[in-house]
Amino acid sequence: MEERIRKAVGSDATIRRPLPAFGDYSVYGGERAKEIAGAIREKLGNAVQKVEIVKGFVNITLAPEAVAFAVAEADAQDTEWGKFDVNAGKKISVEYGNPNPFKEIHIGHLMSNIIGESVSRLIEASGAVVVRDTFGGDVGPHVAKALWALRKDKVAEITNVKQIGEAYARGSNVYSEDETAKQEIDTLNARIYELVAHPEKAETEEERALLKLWQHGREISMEEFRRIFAKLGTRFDYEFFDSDTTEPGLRVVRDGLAKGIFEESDGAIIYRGEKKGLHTLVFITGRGTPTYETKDIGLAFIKEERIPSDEAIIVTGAEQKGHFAVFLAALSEIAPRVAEKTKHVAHGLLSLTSGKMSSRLGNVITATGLIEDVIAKASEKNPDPLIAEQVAVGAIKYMVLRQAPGSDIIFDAEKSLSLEGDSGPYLQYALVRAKKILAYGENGEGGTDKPPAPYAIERLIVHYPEVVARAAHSLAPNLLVNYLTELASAWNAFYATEQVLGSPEEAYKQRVTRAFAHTMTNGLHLLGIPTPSKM
RNA sequence: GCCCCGGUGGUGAAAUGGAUAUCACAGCUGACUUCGGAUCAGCUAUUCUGGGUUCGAAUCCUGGCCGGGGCACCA
Repeated sequence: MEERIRKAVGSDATIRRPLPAFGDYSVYGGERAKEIAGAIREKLGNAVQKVEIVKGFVNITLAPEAVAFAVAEADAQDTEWGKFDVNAGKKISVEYGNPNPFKEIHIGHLMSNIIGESVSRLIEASGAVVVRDTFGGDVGPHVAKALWALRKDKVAEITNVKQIGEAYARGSNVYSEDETAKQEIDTLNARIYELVAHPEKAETEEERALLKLWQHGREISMEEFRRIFAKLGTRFDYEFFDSDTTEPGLRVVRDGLAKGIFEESDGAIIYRGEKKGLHTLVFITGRGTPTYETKDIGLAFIKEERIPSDEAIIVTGAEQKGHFAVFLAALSEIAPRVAEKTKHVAHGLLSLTSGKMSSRLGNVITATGLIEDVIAKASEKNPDPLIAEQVAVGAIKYMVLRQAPGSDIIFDAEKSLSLEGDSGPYLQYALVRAKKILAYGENGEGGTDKPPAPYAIERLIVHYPEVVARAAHSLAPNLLVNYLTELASAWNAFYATEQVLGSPEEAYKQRVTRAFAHTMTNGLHLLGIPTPSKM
């Protein structure tokens, strides 16, 4: 519908959804208002009931038949409702989640996962094939810190992630406090890089034990991550690790050094971001180990080979903006086309009321801990554990997705546990009520009358495809969240004032109910929010 | 110091340069208890600040104040 109006007025016009009192669509025409109104009347014909000019605005009210037509489409198209095809034939990779083995997964990773998953689904709705991947740091200082502490404790067999998290916290503390320990950890770090890259070089019993501890630790971490991803509805097509990327990364950067892209400075290999208005970053340390920058270069090459794509999106926290700016600047000198198609989507920082999250300070709410807390809360009303989990996941995801991806979230544990009001469960509950009506089927005694005018909920359903298109285009799930909240509210108002079953307009209202149910189901799916069968 | 974000009711947010700034939470008032009450209806703002651009600014430009993040061997 919006498309038809756009064609009538010309592509540069901004078409808005005004306050309900002004109609279904509005275009600001200014001096040209009369002309625009004329074009709309002519091109849309009897699809419009009223075209009015108020203070330069052209307000359009759709004819009841046009509203009914869109509702019928929502009803008939079912799961296809709201899909479109601007990206048909494209392959787009989306990297997100990115928790690091040997560290506990915390709520920051939850944010990346929730936003990344929704962005992936929005892109899929635009017709593209999405390949999901996640990138974890399985080598590097954090690993050395954890393994150093585990070895001090003579741990031969890692049994759970908590053990790893605690070891990391301890290793991290001594690193900044104890000079001897710091040196031991640095040495261990370099050895881990070496052994992981060349396992055949593990000659002594001790080295083989270290390698085994590393492998086992990584696996334990990944198992935990996969469990959480599954709860959140994500399954990655590819899991990449730092250890995969160090070798190609180092090769490419050393090659770039020879070409003058990188420079040597104090024994390190650096990129002078200043030549592009950025800052200098170290790519290879004085000890010869690669930094995050070099690993990302390596990863870009690996992805290029394994997931050739038209576009590559990377979702991470906003604190990495600087890193990505420099990394992409360097990459654009090495592989311009790859840099060109790579897009960094930064999400806001998640902070506690007590300050920034840090896995080093130990004041972490782990992802698992948070999910369990919310499940416990949801269980009060939902004895069925599956449903309690669906409600909890919906509550958490809503909290993250309702905000623009770039903005920060101050995480108030107390408030996030509330399942009422402007929340995921509110949307889920509205859908449950609609489905309940539909479950009664066509057994009513009701009639086939039509109401005098379309219901408010119907006028809202008409806009769904436009909202999805805009959310997908701007990679902004929050636009969809806003819309669905409004939709649920309109549905609840409809539900409170209109009897469906047994009413004179039963058939009509049942179709509205199905159209709402399809719209809400599809919308929640795009957000990655589960749809419980009952609550 | 330099570079990025951000500042909207008591709180958390929304608003592709357009109308009367939209929601929710908390608070107060009321409804109904039906196809499931996790419901509905009603009541509450110098959009941090000074200047500018514009027919029109929460939005764009600029100065200031406040907060967060980043800035060479972490990720």
